[in-house]
Amino acid sequence: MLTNAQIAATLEQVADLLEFQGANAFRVRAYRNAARVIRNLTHEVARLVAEAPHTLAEIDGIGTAVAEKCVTLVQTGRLPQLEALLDEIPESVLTLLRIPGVGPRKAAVLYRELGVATLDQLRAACEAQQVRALKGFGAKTEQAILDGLPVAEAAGQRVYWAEAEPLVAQLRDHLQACAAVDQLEFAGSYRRGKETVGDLDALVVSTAPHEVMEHLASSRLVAETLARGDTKMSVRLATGLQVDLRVVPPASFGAALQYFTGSKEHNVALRSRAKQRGLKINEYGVYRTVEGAEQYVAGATEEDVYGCLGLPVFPPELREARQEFHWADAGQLPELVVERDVRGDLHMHTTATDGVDSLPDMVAAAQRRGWEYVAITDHSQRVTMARGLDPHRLLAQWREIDALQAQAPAGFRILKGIEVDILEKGGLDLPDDVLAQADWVVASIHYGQRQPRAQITARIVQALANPHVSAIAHPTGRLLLRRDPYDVDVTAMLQAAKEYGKCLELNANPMRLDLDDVDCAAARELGVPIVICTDAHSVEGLDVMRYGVLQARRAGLTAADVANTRSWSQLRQLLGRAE
DNA sequence: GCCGTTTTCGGCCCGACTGTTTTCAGTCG
Repeated sequence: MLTNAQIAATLEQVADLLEFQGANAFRVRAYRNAARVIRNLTHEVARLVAEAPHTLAEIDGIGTAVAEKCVTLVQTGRLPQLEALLDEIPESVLTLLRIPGVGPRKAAVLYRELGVATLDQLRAACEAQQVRALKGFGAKTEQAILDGLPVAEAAGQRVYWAEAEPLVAQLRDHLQACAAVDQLEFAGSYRRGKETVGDLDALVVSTAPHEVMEHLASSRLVAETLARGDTKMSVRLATGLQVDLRVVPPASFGAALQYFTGSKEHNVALRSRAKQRGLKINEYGVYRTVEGAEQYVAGATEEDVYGCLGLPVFPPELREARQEFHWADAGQLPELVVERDVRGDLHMHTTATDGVDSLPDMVAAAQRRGWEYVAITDHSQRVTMARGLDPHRLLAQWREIDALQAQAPAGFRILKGIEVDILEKGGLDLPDDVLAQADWVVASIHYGQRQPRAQITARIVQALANPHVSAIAHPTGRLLLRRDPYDVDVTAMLQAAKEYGKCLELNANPMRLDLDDVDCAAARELGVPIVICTDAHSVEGLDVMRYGVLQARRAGLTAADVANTRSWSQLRQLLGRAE
């Protein structure tokens, strides 16, 4: 069964190839738009195809044509249109698009005129000086392509949000030391809190743009300047990350911040709305045309810009053209969860298994953070690499917890927990009579991750059915930028969690952030509580809670949607158990 | 290819920068 992500990727590929062919740009956009809509859906297209195929075209952004293609794709696993396109254009030409400055038009000329279909062939063509002879190309373009080849080869290089964070802090310090900088904000996907970041967008208010640009270029972090104009500059950091700087006047700061925060799709939707109301929005402000002349209406703050359209300032995390405009229209913009709402952490490790800090140290660190409770959840015996706990060692740890609890300040609770493995053949790694004595049980998969969908889904659903299990940890097993999720049927998992009254984890580790934002939104819709947990293996590991909260915000979660914003006794009640 | 409180046809967000151009196309965000 095809997942929404797979269907979306197929439509994206069709869009790429159509664009390469020089197809109508709006047709290409329609495919990309449909891909985005499907990727963000909180229910599965494959299920709709099976149960109510005629409702597909009712989804905003999906018309009869794409709906039909989805049906074909889901039912046959193939898309004839895509196969026809791939007959005409080798898939490898799409790698040419990764070169900065090479888009579909130039790539098409390279392929058509020189037969270039791979990066290696392109390098050879450039070195033979064949590229500069092409119409629309020249010596500079040829050199730019040669310079850009390493970028393309290392392509798609995004960094974890958590990696971008210290770079932003350093750049912020550096830029704020410049006297010409009046206001500064980092926009883009960083401000939206996306789990990975492809570049950084710095926005500055200044009356002396060139001074600001000189100052940025002087940073130790900057390796090279890629482009520089009067208001805009691009540099590449030594780490490889690109930084785009825009300098704007004060009256435009809000409009520019709104614009450069994006997402692109959110902006397209916003500008369409503006247009419907006779307004125009660009990065300088909101304008109304009066008797042929453009009049500035607003732009100094984001409040002003959104306010012109009767809209609230959307939290940046929601600006993905998903539900935010519908929520705003209905006056139901969720009040997103914040880190101080979180009252405890329910997944962490100690030196008993693969943690590096002791049980007392982890507990003390949690207390210092102001949390009211923690669950100690070391690995179970199956995870031999981590010296997982057998019943004997686990019970010994729980006695240690009892002793610690006796000395703990009033109101602080140390929960006896375990991260119990879901075994390859199904079933849990510890007997029920042991699990029954735990306060909190997270079940997770570490082995048999490559099993087929039905098998791995059945394992998880079975774990959720176990009365002693409280939550599933890192429910899809993905590692950002490194490993795809395993082939679990997320909808079935959510429904099982709903049926058995269990929680699903949003693992806050910045390399996991699992469940992802779309699946967390689906959990919210279904009323399945999310627990945001650090999965800390050290005292410092507890710091990642904020990344999990950021991801929850992207999903539109409120404090009420997150179970560990409750007190422990309230959380127990939520799970239907008496204290 | 999608969509409809001007529309079932004719629109579809908008501007900066670069390089190759004699006035603009392509790319990018």
